[in-house]
Amino acid sequence: MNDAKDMRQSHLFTKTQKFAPKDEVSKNAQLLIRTGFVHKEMAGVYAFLPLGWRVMNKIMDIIREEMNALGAQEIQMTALQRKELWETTGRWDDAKVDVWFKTALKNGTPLGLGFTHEEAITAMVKPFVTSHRSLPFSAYQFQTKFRNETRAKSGIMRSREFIMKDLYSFSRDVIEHKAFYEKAQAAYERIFQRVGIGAQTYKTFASGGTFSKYSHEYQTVCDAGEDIIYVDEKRRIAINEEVYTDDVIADLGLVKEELVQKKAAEVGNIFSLGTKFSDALGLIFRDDDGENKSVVMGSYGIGPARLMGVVVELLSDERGLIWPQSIAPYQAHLINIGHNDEAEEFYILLRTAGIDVLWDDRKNVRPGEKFADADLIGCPWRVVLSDKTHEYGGVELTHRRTGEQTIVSIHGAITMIHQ
RNA sequence: CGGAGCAUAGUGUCAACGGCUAGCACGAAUGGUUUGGGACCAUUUAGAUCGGGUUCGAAUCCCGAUGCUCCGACCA
Repeated sequence: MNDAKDMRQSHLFTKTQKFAPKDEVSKNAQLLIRTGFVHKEMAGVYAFLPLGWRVMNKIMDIIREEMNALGAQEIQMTALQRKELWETTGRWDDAKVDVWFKTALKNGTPLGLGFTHEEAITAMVKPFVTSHRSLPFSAYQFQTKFRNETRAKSGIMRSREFIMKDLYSFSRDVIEHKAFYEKAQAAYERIFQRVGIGAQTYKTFASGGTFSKYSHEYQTVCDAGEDIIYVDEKRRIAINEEVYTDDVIADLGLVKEELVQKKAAEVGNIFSLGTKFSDALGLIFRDDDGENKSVVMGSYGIGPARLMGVVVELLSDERGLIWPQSIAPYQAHLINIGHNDEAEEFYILLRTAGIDVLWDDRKNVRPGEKFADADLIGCPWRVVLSDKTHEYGGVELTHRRTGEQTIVSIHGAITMIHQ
C-alpha cells in the first residue's frame, strides 16, 4: 500500500457532507460523494479523493498480488492509439466500435484513446516473440480506458474514463492457453473473495465470440447491476441472459427449473481470443517442429472502480459506508474526546503495530460529529478514547459492520484488529 | 441514439401569487458557551445554468441551447 504520511483527519483536505447531491440517485454515487471519497467531474467521469484513492489502491494491490502470483508481468501501455493499428482488425470503424474517443495530432494524424488494448499489446510484443521458447507469458496493466458511452449511469459503476486491469496471455497452443485460463479463473475468484464480494459473485457463461463457445464473466448479484443472469446456486455458476437458451442450459448440464433469475453487475470478464489478433497482426512464432504458428491469446479484465462501487452497493447501510478490512481506506478510525496527548500515543502505537489508522484529532469537534463521520467513512474498527474509557485504562473498540463493542486495552485492541 | 423529468449560495430545500431587500437549514468565518451521537448564542459570508423573447416589471411565463438524472437501445 502506498502509505500516506499523515493520517490525521484534521489534515485531510476533504470532509463529509450532511446531504448528498440531489440529482444523484445511485447509492454508490450518493455515499461516495457525501463522504468525500470521489468527486464527480461530469457524468461518468470521476476523480478519486484521498480516501477513495486509498480504497482503489488497496483493491489494485489485491489484484496485482493475484496477477503476479499467476506469473503475469506488470506493464504500462498508452492511452493514445494509432489509427493504422486498429484498422488491422477493423476496429477503428465507428460502425463497428461506437465507444471511441477520437482525436488528432496537430498535423492531423488521427489518434484514438484506447478502450481496450488487444491490438496494441499484440503489436508491442511482436519483436519479443520469436520462437516457442519465448512462450508462454502474460502481461497486465492498470490503465485508464476511455469509452464514449452513450449513457453513463449508476455512479462509478459505468463511466467514460476508468482504470481497468487488463491482462493478456500468450500461449503456444490451445492446451497451454486453457491451462492458463483455468489458473486465471482461480485467481479471479480469489480476488472477489478477498475484496469481500465472493459470496455474491458467480462465474457466468456469456457469448464467446469467434474462437470459443463461451466467455466467462464474473457477475455480482446487485440491484444496481445492468445484467440479467440465471444462477445455479448449487454449482455457483450462472448464465448471462444473452446466451440463455435451452441449448446452452443443456450444454452446461443445468436444469432450467433450478435456475434463478437475478440482476447482477459484471465485475470481471475473461475470454479466449484464439488467434484472432495474432493472425491479424502477424504475431507468429517458430515452433519446435519448425513450423510458423500463430500465438493463442486470452484477455482478462477487471474494473477496480466498479468493484468499489459494487462493494458500496452491497455493504453500506443507512449510516454510511462499510468497508471490508481488506480494502478499507484505514483499518481503524481512532477518535478521542479530550485526552489529546494519550490519543497521539495510541495513534503511534497502532501505526507501529502495522495498522492503518485514521486519527480524528480534530479539536473543538463534538463527539456526535466524530461518531457520525466514523460511521459514514466506514472503517471496520472504531477506537474511542474518552473520559469514560479512560476510567478503565483502555479504549472502546466498535466493529462497524456488527456493532459489537468492547472496552479493551490499546494492546487488546491491536490484537483484535489484527485478527 | 429514442423518450421523460429536473436546473435557486459550497450542499440541501414539494421557500417564495409575474411585484418590497430571493427565505430557511447545513457548511464556511469571527467571538463566546460547550464536549459520548452532526450542541447552543451573537455577528458575518455566499445564490437565479446560459442565450433570446413576452411584460411597466421575470427566479416565476414562452422559445432555444447546455448540463444532470432516470427509462429504453447499445455495451466486440
